[in-house]
Order: sequence, then structure tokens, then C-alpha cells
Amino acid sequence: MEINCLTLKDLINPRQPRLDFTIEDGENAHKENIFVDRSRMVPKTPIKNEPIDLSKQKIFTPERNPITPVKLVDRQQAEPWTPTANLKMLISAASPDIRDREKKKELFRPIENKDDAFTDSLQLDVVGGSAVDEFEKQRPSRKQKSLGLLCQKFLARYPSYPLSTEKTTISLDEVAVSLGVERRRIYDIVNVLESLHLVSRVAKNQYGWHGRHSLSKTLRNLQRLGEEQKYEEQMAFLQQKELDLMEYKFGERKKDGYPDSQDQQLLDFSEPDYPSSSAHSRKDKSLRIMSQKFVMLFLVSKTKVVTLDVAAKILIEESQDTPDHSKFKTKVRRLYDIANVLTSLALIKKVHVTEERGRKPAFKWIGPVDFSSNGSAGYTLEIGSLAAVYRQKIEDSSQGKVFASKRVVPPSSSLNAIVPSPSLSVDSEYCASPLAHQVFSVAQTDVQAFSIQKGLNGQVGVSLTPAACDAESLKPAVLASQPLVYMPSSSLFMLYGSLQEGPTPGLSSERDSGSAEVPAAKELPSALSAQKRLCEERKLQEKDEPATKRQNRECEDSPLSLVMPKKQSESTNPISPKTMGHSESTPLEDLHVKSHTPAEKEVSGKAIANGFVSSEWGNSSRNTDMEKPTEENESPHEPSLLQCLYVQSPAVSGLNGFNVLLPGSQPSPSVGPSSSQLPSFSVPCMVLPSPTLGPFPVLYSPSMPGPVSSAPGTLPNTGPVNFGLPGLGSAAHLLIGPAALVNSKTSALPSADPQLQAQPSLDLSPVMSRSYNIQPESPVYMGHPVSVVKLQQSPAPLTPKSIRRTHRETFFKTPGSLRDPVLKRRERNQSRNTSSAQRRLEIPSAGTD
DNA sequence: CTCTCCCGCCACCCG
DNA sequence: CGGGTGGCGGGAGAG
Repeated sequence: MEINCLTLKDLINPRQPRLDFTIEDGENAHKENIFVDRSRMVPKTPIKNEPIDLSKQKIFTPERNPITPVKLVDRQQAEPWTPTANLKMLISAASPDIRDREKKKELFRPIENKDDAFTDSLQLDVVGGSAVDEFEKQRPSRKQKSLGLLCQKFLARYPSYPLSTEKTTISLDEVAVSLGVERRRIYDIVNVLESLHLVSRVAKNQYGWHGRHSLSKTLRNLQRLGEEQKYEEQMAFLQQKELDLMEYKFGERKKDGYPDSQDQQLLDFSEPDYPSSSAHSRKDKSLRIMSQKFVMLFLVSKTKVVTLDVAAKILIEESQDTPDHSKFKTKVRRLYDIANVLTSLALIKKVHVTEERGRKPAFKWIGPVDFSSNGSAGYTLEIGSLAAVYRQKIEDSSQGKVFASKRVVPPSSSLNAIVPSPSLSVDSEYCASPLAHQVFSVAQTDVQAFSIQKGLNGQVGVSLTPAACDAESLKPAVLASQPLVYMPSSSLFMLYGSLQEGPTPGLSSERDSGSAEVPAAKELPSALSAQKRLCEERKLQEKDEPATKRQNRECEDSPLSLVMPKKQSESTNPISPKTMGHSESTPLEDLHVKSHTPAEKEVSGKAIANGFVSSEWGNSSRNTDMEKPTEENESPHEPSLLQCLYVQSPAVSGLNGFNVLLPGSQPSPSVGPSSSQLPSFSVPCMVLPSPTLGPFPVLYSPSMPGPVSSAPGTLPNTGPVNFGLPGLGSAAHLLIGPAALVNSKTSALPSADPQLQAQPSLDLSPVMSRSYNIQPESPVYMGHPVSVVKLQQSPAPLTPKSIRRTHRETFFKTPGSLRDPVLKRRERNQSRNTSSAQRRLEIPSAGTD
């Protein structure tokens, strides 16, 4: 904690911006644009605090001009030079954000950090610095400058679910400066965010941050509009026609169905709350409209997969642009821009649709789905289907098809594995990509991919979803629903598709509070747990939680819990589940269809048999399942095994998502009690077979267990419990494992991915983290969904004040007033802003206080 | 080569 | 008019 505190403080203080940047840079190396930061940093004094910074600076600065954006970093991504590098990559893949944080942390505590792979990486950088630098310099890759990364950074600055009371003002200038980009780029981001009502313009250079509170609502509206516009039909039509981009004839289509006028008005539906939409009228807002339409396409698509060409065509039509090729090209560019932002929001992920013609770039919706259906059976179905999918996947892998999940499972290696793995038509780029959520998504993707492939192959009926049909011919329809796979830390859980269960695809209405950063983690959970969430929410409501938390939890998630009996675990391999899988034979469809309740049961049963059970997804009916799991978990036998309970709390809001992993063995006792409490939150728990865990980076602190069971006050129990109450919503992920499979370093991994920083927003998580003492290293701290938190004996904090969310938010807030009109801002900027990381840190700190 | 998509010119539009 | 916005597409990095 201490460390954390320091870190937090540091972060909190404006002064550090530099550090952050630096840090980021380091991270950037992985994925983000670094140079920007650097540049800023450079000009300014280096951070005082960290030696590390220096090193970094060194790295960066050397040759570049401050201004120039040359990047240094990153080559890592591109090329893994060493195992470490690989690790980094993995991490990055898992969760870039986390990484960033970690790095930052590392910066703060250079020495300590050595452990982490991250650190290593950093060190490498440092050490190799010169060489690296050059290297980097040479390649300031575009990726670093990508809008997606930029957007992530941007999102990291604000809480996904800001308190209603708080009004966060976004100063474009400030943001641009802090992020080291031209304002023009910020417009791109903001416009897309605005289309989703995440922000609204309040004045020149000023936007108000709304967060994701109403995201589900917005999406619902968009979905409705999309339905009205018959986008689905259009898509189907176009897909069929896709032949040539050139040929697409919209005119006709367009007329068919949809009123153009609406499009323009899309923004109108903006929530009451949002002033934003008001719009300046400006000519078009086309980007905003395009963004909305693009989202609508996903929402109305059964497959949830939209190819860019189809989207571009539709958009062109609507925009009434003359369907020129030229236009088409331009549209596609814009779509990429939008897609990058949406990806950062964890609403979509990139995939490729394999068609006869070949691969086509496409994006798959991984955000909340089925708004309308809330909770009903629909979810269940999906979930079941998901489970089915997973199984299939798994099987596939077992069969020899590649399945990411399996490979993924393995800890570090997993990531690598993942990347390559997908043979499927769909590939998730993101595996490697920076975003944590993406990582998760990857898993999902993979799944889908599998299914898709099957579809392609014919093994599985693509038919799954009829709807999918339309497009599907081309695109995999797999499940419309979201992916379920929940991979906490990147690799971890994935494996278990088992989790699948988790999934509720769409439920999570707002789940993602996490905003972009967090998304991944959240998503997963959310998806999985949507149902749970619902249940939980109910419970929670009953209990009365602090509103803020509540929100969070609402959003998020439901965690799913998988419980793997230790026996099972033993018996089953993490992978084993697949075995169950027979899946192939079973058409996804069937599964899906059935999956529903029956499916669940089946699944669960199977799962159980296999060793895992998904509690929640099961459905709302079982909210409490979690508890069961825990009980089941007991894992009396081998604590050592590692069975762990993975409890994920919904945390959407940012912080929240906590996932707790309790050692299976211990858990029972300790858990038991706690669990009782838990129920309240209905935190999903996953128990991972020891083997499984093994691979995972999960951190486990022996101490934790103890505390948990014995010392309620101490972290574990309390933590969870506490959260539970208040925060169900918040979901911090804790991994407690008897055995620390993973080294602390590894821990980093977990942390990284999942949630991104966004979490900070949530209260709980911070709290928890505090209490638990999240390691500084582990990015987890805040809310990453997946992030693993080591529980050490936490210093005392356990308690919870549970909630301090407010504080944290504050931190997040940008200085509304700040924005200076002046341009100079750029120059000056640096100091303040903090990168997302800071935010995160701050949050924790807040908690600490 | 294709896919992505960064970059920034320059047109809008508002005050 | 100046400055905030943001459409737009050239051109280049990445694969």
C-alpha cells in the first residue's frame, strides 16, 4: 500500500503529468503513442521523482525534438525481442492500460518493480535504451499514434460512471495538450463519444463528460432507430451484393427503407440530460451521425458483425453522398476512425470476415446488447449459446482446430498463443493490441470465430442465428450476443470458456462503465454476468447501496462465476471442458437455442462435471449462485491447488469490477462466511482449477487467504464483503490464490488487461484495492476487472469506507475551469493532465486516504 | 500489393 | 475577421 500510496499521490499531483506521460510512453511502447507524451515531457522537466523516468526520458528524449512525435517506444509490440518482450506483449495485449499504470508505478518504484515483466520490459528499454531508442525512433509506429490509443488515453482521463453530482468538463485544448496531439484528433474522438452521449459540448473547446451512465439507453435508442431504418435489411442486402463496392447501389435501397431525415436527427434522441446534442449545427456532424449509424448497424445486426464496406455503403447512401468510390474510400476512412473510438470503448472489436472473396475487415459488437430485452430469457439464451460456443471452441481446439482459449489459458504464454491461435476467419487483432478489453474481446472473438469458422466450414451451422443469416453468409453470425468469454486477465479465464457461461451477452446494459479502458474487463464480466447483474442489482437495491456504487454495479456487471470443483479441476483440465465439448457435433445453434435455461443447466452440469460451473449466467434466477460456487469451491482438498474463486464483481463503473479469486481451498471456510455476505452482492465467483490458475498470472498472497477467512476485517473478507454491499457494483477483481501461481510479475498481467483504468470511477474498487493493497505493480488496482490484486495483508485499510468514490471522481474531473482559451495550452499543458494512469492512481489514493 | 488511417489543408460557421 | 470545428483525401506505414 505504501507504495501505492506514494504512487497515487504522485499521480494525483498534477506535477507529475510528466511522469505519467513518461510512463505512458513506456507503455506506449507497447501500444500507445508515446511520443506525444514524451514531447511534453521532454520539454518539461523530467519527472523529479523517478529515476525511471529518467531512464525513459533518456530513451525518449535523446534525439527527438521535444515536439516531434517521434516515438521511441514500442518496438516491442512489433517485435518481441525477448521472452520478456513477449511477456510484455502479452501484457499489453491483455491490458495496455494496466500496463501503463504499472509502468507508471514502476517508475515510481523502480526497484521494486523489477519483478514485473513490465519492469523488465522497461528495464530493457532502459538498458537497451540506446539501442532501443534508436529502434524506437525509427519506428514511431503509427500505432502509437493511432486514434484508438489516443482515445483510450482520453477515456482514461474520465470516470466511466461519474457521479451525477460531478460535472466533468473536458477542455479540448487541455486534452490535446496532455495527450500530445493536435486538437483535430480530439475532435474525432469527441465527436464519436458525443454520438453516444458520453460527452456533450458545453462550450467552445469544452465538452462535458457524461460517462456511460446512459450508454445503454443511448444504445437502445440507436437500436430502435436502426430497426426503424431497416438497417438490418439493408445490411443483408448489401452484404449479398457486396460484390463490388462500386456496384453497391444504394439509392434504391436507401429508399427502401429508411428515412434519411432521421439520421440527421439521431442526435436528437439524446438523452434529456445531455445538453450536448444540441449541436451546433454545423454542417454535418457527419462524423457523429456516422458514428451513430455505424453503431446502429451493429445493434440491429443479428450477427453483430459489420463489415466496413457494408457500413460504408449504407452510410454513403444515407448521407446521400453520391455513391462515389471516392466517397466510399473516404467513408471507410471515417469508419476506421469511428471504429477506433468504439473499440476503445470496448463496444466493438475488430475482426475479419472471411468470405468467398476473401477476408474483409469488419467489426464485431461486443458491447451491451439486447437492451430491450433486459433480462429476460433472451439473455439466458444467449448465454447458453455462448456456452455452447465456447465449448465448441474448445473442442475445436482440442480437435486440433486452433482455439485460442486453450492456449490462452496458459499464463504468459497464453497471450502469445492467443494471437496466433485463431485460425478462424475472424481474427482479433487486438489480441496483440493494446487494449485490455480488447484482449478479452479477443477471447470472445475467438470464440465467435470458431463458431464462425464452423459455420464456414459447415461444421456448425452458422445458422445459429437466423438473423445472422443475412449477413452471415458472409459474415459469421455467430452469436449476436456478445462474447462471453470472460477472460480476466487476459489469459486467465479465457480458457474456460467455461465461463462462457458468463455471458450474458448483452445484458449489461451499461456495464461497461469502464469506459474504454476498462471495458474489456468489464465487458466480459458484464457480458457474462449481465444476468447476474440483474439479480445482483435487485439484491443490491434491496440492500441499498450507495448510489454511486449502485450505478456501477448496475452497469456492470454481473459477474459470473464459475466454480470449479477442485475435483473437477483436478480431473479436468482447464481445457478439459472442451472435452465435453462434443461441441462440434452440436451445432452451435442447438446449443444456443437451447442453451437457454436448459442449456445452462446442461452447461452447468457439464461444467461442473468438467469442473466448472457457471453460476450466474445461469440466470438471474440464481443470483446467488455465487455463493454456491463458493461453497462448492471449497476445495478443501488442495488449497494448494489453487482452486480459486474468481469473484468478479461488477464493477462497471470503473472501479468496480473487482474480481476476486479466492483460493479454493481456503475459501470455503473463509469464503463461507464471506460468501454469505457475498451473496449480497452476488458476486460471481470463478473457481479455477489449480492448473488453470497456474498459468495465470494471478497473484496470490498467502496472506490473503488467511485474512480472508480469519480476519474478516482484513482484507479479503471484508473486502469482498464490503464491497459487496456497497459495491457490488464495483467489481474489483481480486485474485486470491493460495498458491501464487503467478509471480507478482505475472500479476501484472492480469491486472493489466482487463479493465483499464477506467475503473477508477468506481468507488468500491478503490476501496478494495486499498484495503487489499493492491500492489502497485499490479495495475489491477483500480478496477480492472481482471486485474488481480494481491492481497497481502493488507494494511489495514480494509475497511471500507467503502466508498470513496467521490473522491476519486474528483480526481478525475478535469478542471472545468481550466480550459484556457489560449492556445498556448499545448505548451504549457503538460503539467496537469494526467494521463489516465494518474487518474487511476489517484483514485486509489483517494481510497487510501 | 492491400489495408489502415495519420496528418493537416482548408472550408465552414459562429461569435 | 479570427478562431473553433471538422470534412476530406493524399499519402505512407504496416502487414
